[in-house]
Amino acid sequence: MARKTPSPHDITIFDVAREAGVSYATVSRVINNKDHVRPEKREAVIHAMARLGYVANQQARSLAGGRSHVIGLLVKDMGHAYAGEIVRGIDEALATQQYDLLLYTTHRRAIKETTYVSMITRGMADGLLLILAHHAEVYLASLRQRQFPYVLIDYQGVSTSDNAVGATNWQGAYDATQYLIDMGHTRIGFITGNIEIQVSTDRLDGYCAALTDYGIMVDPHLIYHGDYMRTEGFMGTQTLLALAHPPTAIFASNDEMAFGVIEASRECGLHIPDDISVIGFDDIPRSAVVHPALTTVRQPLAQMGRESTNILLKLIDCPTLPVEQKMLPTELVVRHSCQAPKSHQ
Amino acid sequence: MARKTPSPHDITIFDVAREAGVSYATVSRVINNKDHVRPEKREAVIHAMARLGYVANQQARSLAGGRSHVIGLLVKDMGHAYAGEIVRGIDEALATQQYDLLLYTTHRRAIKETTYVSMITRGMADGLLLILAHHAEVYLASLRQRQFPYVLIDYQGVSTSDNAVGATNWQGAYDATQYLIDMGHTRIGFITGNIEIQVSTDRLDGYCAALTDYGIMVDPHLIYHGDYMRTEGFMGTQTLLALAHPPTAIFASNDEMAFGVIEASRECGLHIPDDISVIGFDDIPRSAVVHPALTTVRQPLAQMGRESTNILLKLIDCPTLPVEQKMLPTELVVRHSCQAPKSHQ
DNA sequence: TATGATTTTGCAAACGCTTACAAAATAAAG
DNA sequence: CTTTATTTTGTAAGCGTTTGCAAAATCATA
Repeated sequence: MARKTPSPHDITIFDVAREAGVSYATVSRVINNKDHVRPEKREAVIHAMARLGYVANQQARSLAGGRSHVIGLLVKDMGHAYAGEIVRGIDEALATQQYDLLLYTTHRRAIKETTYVSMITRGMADGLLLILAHHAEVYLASLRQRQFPYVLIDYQGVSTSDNAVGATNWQGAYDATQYLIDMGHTRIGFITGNIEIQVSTDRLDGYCAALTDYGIMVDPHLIYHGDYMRTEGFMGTQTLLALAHPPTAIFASNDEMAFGVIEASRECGLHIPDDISVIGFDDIPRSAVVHPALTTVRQPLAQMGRESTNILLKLIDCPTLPVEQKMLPTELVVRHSCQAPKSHQ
Repeated sequence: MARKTPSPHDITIFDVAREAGVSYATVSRVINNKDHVRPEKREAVIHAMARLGYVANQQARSLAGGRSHVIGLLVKDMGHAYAGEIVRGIDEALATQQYDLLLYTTHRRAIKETTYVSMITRGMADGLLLILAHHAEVYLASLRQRQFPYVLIDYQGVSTSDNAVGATNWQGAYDATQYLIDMGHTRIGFITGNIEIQVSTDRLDGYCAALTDYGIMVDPHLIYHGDYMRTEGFMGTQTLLALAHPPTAIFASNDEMAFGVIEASRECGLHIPDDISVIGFDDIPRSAVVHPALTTVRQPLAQMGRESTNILLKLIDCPTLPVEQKMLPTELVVRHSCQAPKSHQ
């Protein structure tokens, strides 16, 4: 086990202290912006640090009870643009602070989440961000009990005591559905996401609510249960189009499935949007460039990352802050995949 | 500065030692898989750890001279799919090992890279992955001198002493150009990337080589200097199409610029691929779904992430391993954006 | 100027681990 | 059954910080 090569660059607070002519404790106080340091000494220390190019050893700091200046991010995987967008926002928010990001992807490793949480709460990170945490109750309980700062992203936790940010999924779905209804559609197919996830049911509910508000019966045959994967969008569309009385529009719970919808429609010889309207959810970058460009509900993913990070940072500074649950507004992005049904033209 | 809440879960090697009836040094030896531990004691320790739910404190480990079990990733930003894809591969490779990923995005913070490197080499991470490091010579020298394990991704460093993985950019560009020539194109426009970056010149060279091999003069007018941004693809195309003798095909150094090429061509009233052929580089996910689907040179980004990680992990175990420079093969992905020039039909 | 109150400083003890080094236990050899 | 070589174990000394506590210095007050 090769010991770290010592190097002239490995200067500690002791070196700084000697250089500045003070005790190492004083250096520590300066580093941590504590009171009770005479201004001129503070100055001297700051200069000494600069002169020597001192860089604090985070490991030692956090071991000694200070901050690690790292925040952890727990995410299922980095496979989709979804997480990437959120990370971008997180990174932006972190940019201004002296914080680094430790990425944990949960899909890997069969170790119990408890182990994760243990590692994280034991000094690896000062706070935790969880994206779309699934079956998180186990460790959330532990986090709560330890008063460890964390923020949930896109997950309306079981408890109202969780800090969380998400998007107005219900409203977004409502708006999209309303948009189609306003165009004249009455038979609107809906492809759900994985219904174990709260956001999925929110979207479904928004869809149903809009129909009901406009006096349109919710027809269970028009609802297909998908899982956010493209294939399910494809299969769902085939199922819906095979109906005796097929829909004139299909609303997919995310863009990825909407692409599947487009594919399947084409295979059936249907032209979009002339023969059938398609609408998605998320507004991932690709949606703007497919042909036809996809009308969709934009989730402010990067902003969600930013907001959650800001909440977390505040929380780290003051863990007893009141719980904050922020729902960011979605926005209907109208492109070229929808138009009035033929019966209406 | 709130001290971390002590918790019954904070068990140390001392607790394990007591439980197992051995000394704490023995526990440490078991944890680190060292020799000189009697099998039955090893067993006892392992059981004690399991019983108590012991989780090592990484900070303390690395402070004491051991491993941090973290690898650092230095990347300009997470804005584009490019980095995301690579991260996916890294994550996959890390999945099997007990390693975590610490993400540093360099675009933020105006601190000198040296500070970064200091932090990283001083225990934050056991190794470093650098994606497309720009002007990295400063800190690479320091890393080398400290014998700190690192691997460059997509950067053929100044030195042959750098471990690196990349793609066969030259060959990829050669293949794409050859493909166009074989179709009958002789006037092929080329839009370069940021030529400060090695991969950009490699691609340019591959393009030139193919032309030369087929007895086609390299016409400087057909080469436009871009920067990998969509806008430059657009502008470059306008410039190229305004030529007295415009190209019948345009090869953009990445897909993003190829999208710009498509846009500009359309604005000029040209139809793709009938009037002009377009080819890109990268094969980002979106390329498969634009209309027309983009013919492009695929870079195995995720694989590059995987390979670099594997090299790094080997290096961490044995820093004196011989330098490894791995170029992964690119692959021409033929879709629908190219066809023979009209003169050839 | 002396006294007490207050601010500033420094020492020392953690934090949880790794690892020389020495001591103890065991095995091998005579 | 010694004696020596070898393996196993434990003790102690860090690693670079933070921070409680007491000592020292400064300030305010009488």
